[in-house]
Amino acid sequence: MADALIKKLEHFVRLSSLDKEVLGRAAAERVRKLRAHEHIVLEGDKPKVIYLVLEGWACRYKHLEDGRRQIVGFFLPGDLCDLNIFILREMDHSIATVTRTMVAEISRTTFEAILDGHARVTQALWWDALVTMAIQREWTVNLGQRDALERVAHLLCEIFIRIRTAGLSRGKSCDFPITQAELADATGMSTVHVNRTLQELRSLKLINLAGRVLTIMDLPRLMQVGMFTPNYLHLDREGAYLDSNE
Amino acid sequence: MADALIKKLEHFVRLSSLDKEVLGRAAAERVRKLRAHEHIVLEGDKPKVIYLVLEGWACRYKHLEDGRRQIVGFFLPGDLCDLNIFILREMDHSIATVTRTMVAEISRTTFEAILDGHARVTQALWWDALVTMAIQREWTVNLGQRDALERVAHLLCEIFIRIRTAGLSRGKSCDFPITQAELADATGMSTVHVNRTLQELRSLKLINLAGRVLTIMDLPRLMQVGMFTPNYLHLDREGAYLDSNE
DNA sequence: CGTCCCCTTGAATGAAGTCAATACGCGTGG
DNA sequence: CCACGCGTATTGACTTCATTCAAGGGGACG
Repeated sequence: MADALIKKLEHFVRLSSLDKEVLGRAAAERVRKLRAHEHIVLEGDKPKVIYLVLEGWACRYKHLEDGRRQIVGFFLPGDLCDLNIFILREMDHSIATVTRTMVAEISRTTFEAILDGHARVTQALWWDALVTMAIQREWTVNLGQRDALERVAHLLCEIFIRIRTAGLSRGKSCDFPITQAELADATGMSTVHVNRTLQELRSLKLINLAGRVLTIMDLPRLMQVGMFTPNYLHLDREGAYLDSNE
Repeated sequence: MADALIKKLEHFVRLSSLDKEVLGRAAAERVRKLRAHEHIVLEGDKPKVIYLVLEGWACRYKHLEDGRRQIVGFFLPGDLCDLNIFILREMDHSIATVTRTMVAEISRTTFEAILDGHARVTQALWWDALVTMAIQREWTVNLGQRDALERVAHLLCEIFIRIRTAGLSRGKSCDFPITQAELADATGMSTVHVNRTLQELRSLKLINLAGRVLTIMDLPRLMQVGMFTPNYLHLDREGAYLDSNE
């Protein structure tokens, strides 16, 4: 159930089978199946549980009064929404599915039991939270400094690597189930310009994107174009000193 | 010492005098005075301590290879850098002072002692961390969706309110010690356009900005122009149920 | 009194947005 | 089986917002 999450966390620290079991149980506690483009939480809601995406894609977004929308992050399989979110009275953003999705709802008590009893898992969740923050900062840089081509290239690199980290890529390819309009909302560009930018990336022989599948023909060069440095994803098993030795 | 931090946290929960003493001691443990435009941590450094800004302004930023720079956040008095940052092997961004600054360095052991022994303070620090994330998301929205006028207006609102929350505003005014070039790095705009945008805000009689002092002549209207909604700062004493009753 | 930094201004250029029309692909229902 | 419809992708022409380049002004400080 929590395979993607476990696979991701093991890029930080090697977990024991008990650790994995604990995560697996938490992820199985209450599972919901959702259709595409269904909202999970709306701005203003009282946050009550922690969501873990098991399958499919979701996103965080904020609306401005006049209808403009910014997607501020994607949830890929294995991604958690903010830990301890229930401290806050109300959500300051919304979360919705992008595709058909399976999410686990983890209750506050379950979550706190993990924090209490499983130090290694707690550390791994902290690591994940810090990486999530780093991703958010990187998005800020992406929107603030990079032009259209760089911006899209960077986002594609990030998504591909995150998916690969969760063990869900196939060679140079991975699922890429979002529309150009959604890509536009995530990059702060117009759909027209997203379209033209994708065409440019295709004509540079860097990517292939059709039928909900992304293939990155030349990852090193795409990373160069997007000035993508993966350091902010902190994937080098930085917590190895905490490894389970079972 | 930690007045600004305490004042800020009390917008979430009322602290006991022991809570405050604990924070005050942590903030006095090791204090460094820094000049303006001095770096505190560089990308690639191993994070070892938690920084708390006591006086002055600092910022987080990232450089691209070609020299472009994005400021991804400001540290105002009372602001902490990421909790638990020492889990990570190396920093993925840099931190530098903007003005002359006093920072407290809080050691890992001190920090962990607080988390262990002082549940209410821990909750308040969590709240602060969640707000920091929300701010980062809001910056993403700001850069992605708002045009120049809206963007600058929004940033000014946010900074003013954060400063006021730390108890450091004076009526409609507050210190505003950053240059237009720094504002440009924070908003992803050119300095020239920042300049013109500020002039427009002045001519609309919304602000007054001169000699390192910002005066907001009409906050409601400035908020409207920037489509600023303060909900993401979560200032409504959301943790009141945890209040100390001493 | 000169220098440096910051702010300001104007004119030319450019990147991305808008508008509007068209094409494609796919599922549904006749 | 084909026609229709809808969401998504593509294209071209025009506009706009913001950048770039370049020059000038003003104040603080040695």
